[in-house]
Amino acid sequence: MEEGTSNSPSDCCSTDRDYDIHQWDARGECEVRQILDRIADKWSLLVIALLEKRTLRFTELRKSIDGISQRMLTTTLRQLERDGLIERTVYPVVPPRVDYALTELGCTLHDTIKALVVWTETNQAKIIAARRRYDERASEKLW
Amino acid sequence: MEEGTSNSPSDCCSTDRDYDIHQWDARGECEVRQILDRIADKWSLLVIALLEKRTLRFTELRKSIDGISQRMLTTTLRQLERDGLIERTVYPVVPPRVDYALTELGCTLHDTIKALVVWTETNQAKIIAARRRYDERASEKLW
DNA sequence: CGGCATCCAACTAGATACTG
DNA sequence: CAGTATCTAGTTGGATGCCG
Repeated sequence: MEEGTSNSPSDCCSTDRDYDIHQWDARGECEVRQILDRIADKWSLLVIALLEKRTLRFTELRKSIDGISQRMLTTTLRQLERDGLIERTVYPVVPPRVDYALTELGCTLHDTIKALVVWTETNQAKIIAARRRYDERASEKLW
Repeated sequence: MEEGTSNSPSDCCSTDRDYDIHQWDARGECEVRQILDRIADKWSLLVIALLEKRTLRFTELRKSIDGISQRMLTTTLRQLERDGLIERTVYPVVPPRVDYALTELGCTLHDTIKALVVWTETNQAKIIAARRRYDERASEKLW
Protein backbone atom coordinates (compact mmCIF):
# COMPACT_ATOMS: atom_id res chain seq x y z
CA MET A 1 0.00 0.00 0.00
CA GLU A 2 3.06 2.21 0.23
CA GLU A 3 4.29 1.76 -3.32
CA GLY A 4 2.50 4.95 -4.33
CA THR A 5 5.44 7.04 -3.23
CA SER A 6 7.33 6.32 -6.43
CA ASN A 7 5.17 8.68 -8.44
CA SER A 8 6.25 11.14 -11.02
CA PRO A 9 5.93 14.75 -9.87
CA SER A 10 3.16 16.92 -11.17
CA ASP A 11 4.03 19.67 -13.55
CA CYS A 12 2.45 22.61 -11.78
CA CYS A 13 2.26 21.73 -8.12
CA SER A 14 4.76 22.23 -5.36
CA THR A 15 5.49 19.12 -3.38
CA ASP A 16 7.98 20.41 -0.88
CA ARG A 17 6.61 18.53 2.07
CA ASP A 18 5.23 15.06 1.71
CA TYR A 19 2.06 14.55 3.65
CA ASP A 20 -0.19 11.57 3.85
CA ILE A 21 -3.82 12.37 3.93
CA HIS A 22 -4.46 8.67 3.66
CA GLN A 23 -2.17 7.42 6.39
CA TRP A 24 -4.64 5.20 8.15
CA ASP A 25 -3.55 2.37 10.32
CA ALA A 26 -4.78 -0.76 8.56
CA ARG A 27 -7.52 -1.14 11.15
CA GLY A 28 -9.55 1.44 9.30
CA GLU A 29 -8.70 4.16 11.79
CA CYS A 30 -7.67 7.47 10.32
CA GLU A 31 -7.69 10.27 12.85
CA VAL A 32 -6.50 12.83 10.36
CA ARG A 33 -9.40 12.21 8.06
CA GLN A 34 -11.85 12.28 10.92
CA ILE A 35 -10.50 15.56 12.24
CA LEU A 36 -10.34 17.07 8.77
CA ASP A 37 -13.91 16.13 8.21
CA ARG A 38 -14.86 17.90 11.39
CA ILE A 39 -12.98 21.14 10.95
CA ALA A 40 -13.76 21.40 7.26
CA ASP A 41 -17.40 21.28 8.22
CA LYS A 42 -19.72 23.86 6.72
CA TRP A 43 -20.75 25.43 10.01
CA SER A 44 -17.44 25.01 11.81
CA LEU A 45 -15.69 27.07 9.16
CA LEU A 46 -18.15 29.90 9.62
CA VAL A 47 -18.00 29.82 13.40
CA ILE A 48 -14.21 29.91 13.42
CA ALA A 49 -14.15 32.68 10.88
CA LEU A 50 -16.52 34.78 12.95
CA LEU A 51 -14.85 34.17 16.29
CA GLU A 52 -11.52 35.28 14.93
CA LYS A 53 -12.73 38.85 14.93
CA ARG A 54 -13.87 38.83 18.52
CA THR A 55 -15.58 36.90 21.26
CA LEU A 56 -19.25 36.38 20.54
CA ARG A 57 -22.32 35.29 22.44
CA PHE A 58 -24.56 32.46 21.37
CA THR A 59 -27.25 34.69 19.94
CA GLU A 60 -24.74 36.89 18.17
CA LEU A 61 -23.36 33.86 16.40
CA ARG A 62 -26.80 32.67 15.45
CA LYS A 63 -27.72 36.02 13.98
CA SER A 64 -24.41 36.24 12.13
CA ILE A 65 -24.66 32.84 10.52
CA ASP A 66 -27.57 33.03 8.18
CA GLY A 67 -29.47 29.79 7.90
CA ILE A 68 -28.07 27.98 10.92
CA SER A 69 -30.53 26.48 13.33
CA GLN A 70 -29.99 26.80 17.05
CA ARG A 71 -29.58 23.07 17.19
CA MET A 72 -26.76 22.98 14.66
CA LEU A 73 -25.07 25.95 16.28
CA THR A 74 -25.14 24.20 19.64
CA THR A 75 -23.81 20.98 18.15
CA THR A 76 -21.07 22.75 16.24
CA LEU A 77 -19.99 24.78 19.25
CA ARG A 78 -19.85 21.68 21.45
CA GLN A 79 -17.68 19.86 18.95
CA LEU A 80 -15.31 22.77 18.55
CA GLU A 81 -15.12 23.13 22.31
CA ARG A 82 -14.43 19.42 22.70
CA ASP A 83 -11.64 19.65 20.16
CA GLY A 84 -10.07 22.48 22.11
CA LEU A 85 -10.59 25.00 19.33
CA ILE A 86 -12.97 27.32 21.11
CA GLU A 87 -13.52 28.22 24.73
CA ARG A 88 -16.91 28.49 26.37
CA THR A 89 -17.36 30.90 29.23
CA VAL A 90 -20.56 30.87 31.26
CA TYR A 91 -21.41 33.87 33.38
CA PRO A 92 -23.69 33.04 36.31
CA VAL A 93 -26.08 35.89 35.72
CA VAL A 94 -29.74 36.20 34.92
CA PRO A 95 -30.45 36.05 32.09
CA PRO A 96 -27.56 33.71 31.35
CA ARG A 97 -24.63 34.88 29.29
CA VAL A 98 -22.26 32.58 27.45
CA ASP A 99 -19.27 33.78 25.52
CA TYR A 100 -17.40 31.88 22.87
CA ALA A 101 -13.82 32.63 21.89
CA LEU A 102 -11.11 30.98 19.86
CA THR A 103 -8.39 29.25 21.81
CA GLU A 104 -4.78 29.57 20.75
CA LEU A 105 -5.11 26.32 18.87
CA GLY A 106 -8.24 27.62 17.23
CA CYS A 107 -6.37 30.74 16.14
CA THR A 108 -3.71 28.73 14.37
CA LEU A 109 -6.42 26.80 12.61
CA HIS A 110 -8.05 30.02 11.59
CA ASP A 111 -4.99 31.02 9.62
CA THR A 112 -5.34 28.10 7.27
CA ILE A 113 -9.10 28.39 7.11
CA LYS A 114 -8.67 31.99 6.18
CA ALA A 115 -6.42 30.96 3.34
CA LEU A 116 -9.15 28.69 2.10
CA VAL A 117 -11.77 31.41 2.30
CA VAL A 118 -9.54 33.93 0.59
CA TRP A 119 -8.82 31.41 -2.16
CA THR A 120 -12.53 30.93 -2.64
CA GLU A 121 -13.22 34.64 -2.81
CA THR A 122 -10.36 35.15 -5.21
CA ASN A 123 -11.40 32.38 -7.54
CA GLN A 124 -15.15 32.32 -7.29
CA ALA A 125 -15.55 34.05 -10.63
CA LYS A 126 -13.43 31.38 -12.32
CA ILE A 127 -15.44 28.62 -10.73
CA ILE A 128 -18.74 30.15 -11.67
CA ALA A 129 -17.50 30.57 -15.22
CA ALA A 130 -16.31 26.97 -15.31
CA ARG A 131 -19.72 25.83 -14.16
CA ARG A 132 -21.42 27.81 -16.85
CA ARG A 133 -19.19 26.30 -19.51
CA TYR A 134 -19.78 22.83 -18.18
CA ASP A 135 -23.52 23.26 -18.07
CA GLU A 136 -23.62 24.67 -21.57
CA ARG A 137 -21.71 21.72 -22.96
CA ALA A 138 -23.98 19.35 -21.12
CA SER A 139 -27.10 20.92 -22.54
CA GLU A 140 -25.60 20.94 -26.03
CA LYS A 141 -25.09 17.21 -25.86
CA LEU A 142 -28.75 16.72 -25.21
CA TRP A 143 -29.66 18.08 -28.63
CA MET B 1 -24.81 44.62 8.24
CA GLU B 2 -21.41 46.15 7.69
CA GLU B 3 -20.97 47.65 11.13
CA GLY B 4 -19.14 44.55 12.24
CA THR B 5 -15.86 45.97 11.02
CA SER B 6 -15.55 48.13 14.11
CA ASN B 7 -14.59 45.18 16.26
CA SER B 8 -11.77 45.03 18.70
CA PRO B 9 -8.88 42.98 17.36
CA SER B 10 -8.21 39.54 18.73
CA ASP B 11 -5.17 39.11 20.88
CA CYS B 12 -3.57 36.19 19.10
CA CYS B 13 -4.82 36.24 15.55
CA SER B 14 -3.44 38.06 12.57
CA THR B 15 -6.05 40.04 10.70
CA ASP B 16 -3.98 41.49 7.91
CA ARG B 17 -6.56 41.06 5.22
CA ASP B 18 -10.21 41.56 5.91
CA TYR B 19 -12.38 38.93 4.34
CA ASP B 20 -16.09 38.38 4.51
CA ILE B 21 -17.11 34.81 4.76
CA HIS B 22 -20.61 36.07 5.33
CA GLN B 23 -20.90 38.47 2.44
CA TRP B 24 -24.19 37.23 1.11
CA ASP B 25 -26.39 39.45 -0.92
CA ALA B 26 -29.54 39.91 1.14
CA ARG B 27 -31.44 37.59 -1.20
CA GLY B 28 -29.93 34.64 0.61
CA GLU B 29 -27.38 34.04 -2.11
CA CYS B 30 -23.86 33.44 -0.96
CA GLU B 31 -21.66 31.94 -3.62
CA VAL B 32 -18.61 31.90 -1.40
CA ARG B 33 -20.32 29.80 1.19
CA GLN B 34 -21.67 27.45 -1.42
CA ILE B 35 -18.29 26.99 -3.04
CA LEU B 36 -16.57 26.59 0.31
CA ASP B 37 -19.03 23.95 1.25
CA ARG B 38 -18.23 22.10 -1.93
CA ILE B 39 -14.45 22.20 -1.85
CA ALA B 40 -14.25 21.60 1.88
CA ASP B 41 -16.17 18.43 1.28
CA LYS B 42 -14.86 15.26 2.83
CA TRP B 43 -14.25 13.41 -0.43
CA SER B 44 -13.22 16.42 -2.49
CA LEU B 45 -10.34 17.12 -0.15
CA LEU B 46 -9.07 13.59 -0.54
CA VAL B 47 -9.41 13.54 -4.30
CA ILE B 48 -7.56 16.81 -4.68
CA ALA B 49 -4.86 15.68 -2.31
CA LEU B 50 -4.34 12.47 -4.28
CA LEU B 51 -4.41 14.06 -7.71
CA GLU B 52 -1.75 16.51 -6.74
CA LYS B 53 0.81 13.73 -6.84
CA ARG B 54 -0.09 12.55 -10.30
CA THR B 55 -2.85 11.82 -12.76
CA LEU B 56 -4.97 8.89 -11.67
CA ARG B 57 -7.55 6.64 -13.20
CA PHE B 58 -10.97 6.10 -11.76
CA THR B 59 -10.16 2.74 -10.25
CA GLU B 60 -6.89 3.98 -8.82
CA LEU B 61 -8.72 6.73 -7.02
CA ARG B 62 -11.29 4.34 -5.69
CA LYS B 63 -8.66 2.02 -4.33
CA SER B 64 -6.72 4.90 -2.81
CA ILE B 65 -9.67 6.40 -0.98
CA ASP B 66 -10.64 3.89 1.60
CA GLY B 67 -14.36 3.81 2.24
CA ILE B 68 -15.57 5.75 -0.79
CA SER B 69 -18.28 4.20 -2.89
CA GLN B 70 -18.11 4.34 -6.65
CA ARG B 71 -21.21 6.49 -6.58
CA MET B 72 -19.67 9.12 -4.33
CA LEU B 73 -16.44 9.07 -6.27
CA THR B 74 -18.32 9.66 -9.50
CA THR B 75 -20.36 12.44 -7.97
CA THR B 76 -17.32 14.10 -6.43
CA LEU B 77 -15.33 13.90 -9.66
CA ARG B 78 -18.18 15.39 -11.67
CA GLN B 79 -18.52 18.31 -9.30
CA LEU B 80 -14.81 18.99 -9.28
CA GLU B 81 -14.77 18.78 -13.06
CA ARG B 82 -17.72 21.12 -13.31
CA ASP B 83 -15.97 23.61 -11.04
CA GLY B 84 -12.92 23.52 -13.29
CA LEU B 85 -10.70 22.02 -10.62
CA ILE B 86 -9.96 18.72 -12.30
CA GLU B 87 -9.79 17.62 -15.89
CA ARG B 88 -11.30 14.42 -17.22
CA THR B 89 -9.70 12.70 -20.16
CA VAL B 90 -11.43 9.82 -21.87
CA TYR B 91 -9.41 7.50 -24.07
CA PRO B 92 -11.50 5.75 -26.71
CA VAL B 93 -10.04 2.33 -26.06
CA VAL B 94 -11.43 -0.99 -24.99
CA PRO B 95 -11.64 -1.38 -22.07
CA PRO B 96 -12.28 2.31 -21.48
CA ARG B 97 -9.65 4.42 -19.79
CA VAL B 98 -10.38 7.70 -18.02
CA ASP B 99 -7.72 9.86 -16.46
CA TYR B 100 -8.24 12.56 -13.90
CA ALA B 101 -5.80 15.37 -13.29
CA LEU B 102 -5.76 18.66 -11.45
CA THR B 103 -6.17 21.76 -13.54
CA GLU B 104 -4.08 24.83 -12.83
CA LEU B 105 -6.90 26.20 -10.76
CA GLY B 106 -7.09 22.93 -8.89
CA CYS B 107 -3.37 23.13 -8.17
CA THR B 108 -3.71 26.52 -6.56
CA LEU B 109 -6.52 25.17 -4.44
CA HIS B 110 -4.37 22.26 -3.47
CA ASP B 111 -1.87 24.56 -1.85
CA THR B 112 -4.37 25.79 0.70
CA ILE B 113 -5.86 22.36 1.20
CA LYS B 114 -2.44 21.05 1.86
CA ALA B 115 -2.00 23.69 4.55
CA LEU B 116 -5.17 22.44 6.16
CA VAL B 117 -4.04 18.83 6.05
CA VAL B 118 -0.61 19.68 7.41
CA TRP B 119 -2.22 21.67 10.21
CA THR B 120 -4.36 18.68 11.07
CA GLU B 121 -1.43 16.31 11.09
CA THR B 122 0.60 18.71 13.19
CA ASN B 123 -2.10 19.24 15.75
CA GLN B 124 -3.95 15.98 15.86
CA ALA B 125 -2.32 14.99 19.15
CA LYS B 126 -3.50 18.21 20.76
CA ILE B 127 -7.01 17.69 19.52
CA ILE B 128 -7.16 14.12 20.68
CA ALA B 129 -5.87 15.21 24.08
CA ALA B 130 -8.47 17.98 24.25
CA ARG B 131 -11.18 15.48 23.47
CA ARG B 132 -10.00 13.19 26.22
CA ARG B 133 -10.03 16.04 28.74
CA TYR B 134 -13.49 17.11 27.64
CA ASP B 135 -14.90 13.61 27.87
CA GLU B 136 -13.39 13.07 31.29
CA ARG B 137 -14.94 16.22 32.63
CA ALA B 138 -18.26 15.28 31.13
CA SER B 139 -18.24 11.87 32.76
CA GLU B 140 -17.22 13.42 36.09
CA LYS B 141 -20.24 15.65 36.04
CA LEU B 142 -22.49 12.65 35.80
CA TRP B 143 -21.42 11.45 39.25
C1' DC C 1 -13.18 -0.23 -16.97
C1' DG C 2 -15.95 3.35 -15.83
C1' DG C 3 -19.71 4.54 -15.28
C1' DC C 4 -25.34 5.41 -14.64
C1' DA C 5 -30.05 4.20 -12.62
C1' DT C 6 -32.61 2.57 -8.98
C1' DC C 7 -33.80 1.44 -4.46
C1' DC C 8 -33.44 1.91 0.26
C1' DA C 9 -31.24 2.52 4.94
C1' DA C 10 -29.05 5.78 7.84
C1' DC C 11 -27.87 9.93 9.19
C1' DT C 12 -28.61 15.04 9.12
C1' DA C 13 -30.69 18.82 10.24
C1' DG C 14 -34.97 21.88 10.55
C1' DA C 15 -39.15 22.96 13.23
C1' DT C 16 -41.30 23.07 17.41
C1' DA C 17 -42.00 22.94 22.26
C1' DC C 18 -40.19 23.24 26.69
C1' DT C 19 -36.60 24.61 30.71
C1' DG C 20 -33.08 26.63 34.16
C1' DC D 1 -30.56 33.99 27.02
C1' DA D 2 -28.98 29.72 26.04
C1' DG D 3 -29.89 25.97 25.68
C1' DT D 4 -32.30 20.56 25.72
C1' DA D 5 -35.71 17.17 23.89
C1' DT D 6 -38.45 15.24 20.47
C1' DC D 7 -40.25 14.43 16.11
C1' DT D 8 -39.96 14.33 11.39
C1' DA D 9 -38.67 15.73 6.48
C1' DG D 10 -35.06 15.70 3.59
C1' DT D 11 -30.64 14.47 2.07
C1' DT D 12 -26.73 11.56 1.83
C1' DG D 13 -24.75 7.71 0.62
C1' DG D 14 -24.27 2.52 0.29
C1' DA D 15 -25.68 -1.73 -2.38
C1' DT D 16 -26.99 -3.69 -6.44
C1' DG D 17 -27.71 -4.40 -11.26
C1' DC D 18 -27.08 -3.05 -15.91
C1' DC D 19 -24.70 -0.77 -19.96
C1' DG D 20 -21.29 1.12 -23.51
